[in-house]
Amino acid sequence: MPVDLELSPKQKRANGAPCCEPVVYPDVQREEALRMAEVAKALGDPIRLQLVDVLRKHAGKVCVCELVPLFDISQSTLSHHLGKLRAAGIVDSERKGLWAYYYVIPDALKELSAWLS
Amino acid sequence: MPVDLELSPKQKRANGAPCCEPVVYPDVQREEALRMAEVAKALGDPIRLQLVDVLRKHAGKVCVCELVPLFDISQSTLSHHLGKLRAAGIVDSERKGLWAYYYVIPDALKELSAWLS
DNA sequence: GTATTACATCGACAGTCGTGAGTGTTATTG
DNA sequence: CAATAACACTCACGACTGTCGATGTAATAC
Repeated sequence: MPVDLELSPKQKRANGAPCCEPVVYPDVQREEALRMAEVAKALGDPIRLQLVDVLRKHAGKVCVCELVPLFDISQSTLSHHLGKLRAAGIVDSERKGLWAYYYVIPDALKELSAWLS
Repeated sequence: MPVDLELSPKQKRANGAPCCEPVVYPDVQREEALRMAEVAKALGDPIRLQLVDVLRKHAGKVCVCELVPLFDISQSTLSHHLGKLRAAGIVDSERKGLWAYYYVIPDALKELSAWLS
């Protein structure tokens, strides 16, 4: 489990001395982290993750009424999840008469995906 | 923005008729979705995302006291974030005397990364 | 021994989350 | 017109979140 540790032997710092100066910094800057964390947070619910999975493979071809029976939640809760995904910029929707068709916005997951790999 | 929609013209269902049967199902199963959502949720905070970014590139070489000044949060809050990452199975730590060294568990992000790409 | 460092944990706080029942809005059917 | 479908929105609920200060614990320095 542990990873190779090549540590310079450390010593407790003197009384009142400032703590060890940071020698490394994140490559990912704050704004970038904010954007990616927002996407990750939206994917941080199993139902929303499965919703994105369905929508990615059947973009614009599934109405909300077909999504409801896939999950053991009420229609209003599903609508809430779709709203969260839209607020995160992951999906958008189109109305056709009574029905609403959602689809994953192209490249919405691109930045996070690239960072993860 | 909208995606190509090739929809068979739908009709409102008759009174009392069951709603449209779902024709598609998520490829990602429930347990898989639970695991990936847990990882995504842990990455759903900008500070934790930057923490993982640092740890991925300097595994086992940075003690917690070097991480604290990188972020504008208290030491206890940083410890809390590291605990969350560990609970999600993303990182683990090793104690060396007074210091604690965290590292990203190999392949911890693999499943989510593969699904995203 | 005592003092101090590094880090984790506890307690508390306001804020957000996922959830469902109920309601509202709009479009279609009859 | 009235009735009903599909969907979004409002309200309320308990549960969880990120945050900090304070405290606890273990190791090092003196």
